[in-house]
Amino acid sequence: MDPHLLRTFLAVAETGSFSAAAEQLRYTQSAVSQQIAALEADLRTPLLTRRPVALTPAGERLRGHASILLVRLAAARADVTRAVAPPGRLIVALTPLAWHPALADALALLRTESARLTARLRLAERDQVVAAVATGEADLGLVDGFTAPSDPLRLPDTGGARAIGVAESPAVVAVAASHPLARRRRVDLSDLADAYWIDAPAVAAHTRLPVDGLRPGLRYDGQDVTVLAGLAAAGHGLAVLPEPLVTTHPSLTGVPISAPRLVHRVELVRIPAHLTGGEPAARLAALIEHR
Amino acid sequence: MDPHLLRTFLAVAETGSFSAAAEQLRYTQSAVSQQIAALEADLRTPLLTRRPVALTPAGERLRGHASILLVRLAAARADVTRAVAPPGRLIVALTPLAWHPALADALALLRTESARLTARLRLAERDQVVAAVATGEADLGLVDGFTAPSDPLRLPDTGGARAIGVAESPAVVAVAASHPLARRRRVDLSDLADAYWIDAPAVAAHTRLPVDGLRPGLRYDGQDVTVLAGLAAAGHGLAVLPEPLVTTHPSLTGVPISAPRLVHRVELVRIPAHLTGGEPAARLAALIEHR
DNA sequence: GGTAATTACGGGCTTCGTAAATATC
DNA sequence: GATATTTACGAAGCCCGTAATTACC
Repeated sequence: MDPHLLRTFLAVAETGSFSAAAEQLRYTQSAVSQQIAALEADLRTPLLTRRPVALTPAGERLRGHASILLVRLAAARADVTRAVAPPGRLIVALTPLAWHPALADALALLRTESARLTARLRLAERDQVVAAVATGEADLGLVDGFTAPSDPLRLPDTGGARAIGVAESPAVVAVAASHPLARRRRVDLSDLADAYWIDAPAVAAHTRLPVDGLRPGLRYDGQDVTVLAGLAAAGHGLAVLPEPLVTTHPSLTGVPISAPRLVHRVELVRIPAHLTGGEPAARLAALIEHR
Repeated sequence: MDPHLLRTFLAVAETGSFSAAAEQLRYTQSAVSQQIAALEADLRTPLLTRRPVALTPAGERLRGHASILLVRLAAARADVTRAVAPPGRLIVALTPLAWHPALADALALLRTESARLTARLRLAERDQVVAAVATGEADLGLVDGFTAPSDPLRLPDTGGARAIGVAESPAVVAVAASHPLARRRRVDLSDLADAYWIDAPAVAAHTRLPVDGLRPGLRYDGQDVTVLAGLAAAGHGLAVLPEPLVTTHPSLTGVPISAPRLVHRVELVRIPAHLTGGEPAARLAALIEHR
């Protein structure tokens, strides 16, 4: 169970191919084959089927553990070796829906304070945001999700990173203004199990809502919120979105959700203060928290 | 950051000596020295001071990460390789204060159901109980601690294991019947900061109470609850204990705690159902949960 | 000067790459 | 038969042990 082996195992699992994994990791096919064989021998369990390459149940379980382990390993390394970040650097990783104008304001304020600041925003999906902060790739993270009011998001625990809520807004079902549903005063999500939903895993995965069996109609693999809103407005399907976003979109109507009780919540992810990811990060975090 | 290196690093950190660590791990001094050197070179940070051997701040941080990582690694291995446990085996790990007569009853019932059952109880400290369950060394775990009413214990998250509360009882300050405090109707823990406390880390660490600065008077390193109760009864110091335990002890008086709000809570630790640690474990868990 | 960690060095094992073999679609 | 994984084999590197060296109490 060398981390090296886990890494190539994950690469194979992701690419679905030994050769692709080898290329990605700058190994030869042969090396990858040997590494997987070594891992399977060590665990005395087949992890992958060949032709087609797919995960066995044991492989599925290992995949889950391995990705967490590798992130934690990287986080540990970052925590130990973390140097004082260059004062002019500030990298913020965020999920698309975690964006908020207040972030722009805080950044603007920060830049007037210290002229030499090179800030950088990076869009990523949720787990990657948390991982980026834990490993020090990013100084701060902003993640969003839908939960019961004042319930924390269920984030992966990847080592040093801690999350605190910074904003909540009502969650609504976004629907085209012309859609029959638009005239409803409120809806119960479980009544909409038969409707078609827009599946946009990179923006707002309805598969992560605390409701089962919402059927995916259209799938959008991009990260742009505007596109998602546009798709909903064009009647391609329903999506659960934060209310402020829906109201700013002219041809979208937001239908309040009666059950389950749901809010859109944004959380700030950062490493504990004693490992300040640089002065700018601490300052920005303070600005966001006390907004 | 090979797990191998982390393991020997932990051994050195624990023993405070390269040679002792080498002996423990069946290596030579030399090998340990080289491994530590390799780790420090890899991380580009001194982790230990020599003569005396002690952790640097970076080493302290690594120690925290390393112990978690190794347990998670073991848990991952166990999760993947977990075979159907031998049907006659049932190992329960528990902290001393997690013991409850109901556990004996449940075990008795279980043994009448399946005569061939070899049950085994293992006392350990809290983190070790969780680790044992995660790695499959134990099928079930019972841990205890003091928290606010209906707050979960803050257990280390070591992979697959999940905890659910199974019992709560009032927490009281245990004091010798002759002690002046015994006549009080209730006390505020923060008023007792100047009193002497019995520090029994293996049984009920008052250092883990949500109160700061309780001074240790006597330290007891054993695991036996009776000894701790006896020490308190003999006037060697105060201890926070679950009320039922105190009331069964003739020469102890339990003084209710007015603040902070505190209960003694027992949680059952187990791996998710789909990885049943054997039929007996599932049955015992059900018995305990629905007691 | 004695205890304990480090450095030097050699042998054995691991691991990768090249190349040939083999299996599956 | 083409594509993709496995096996064979050799070279390079890694890691541990022995033994000599160095550093600190």
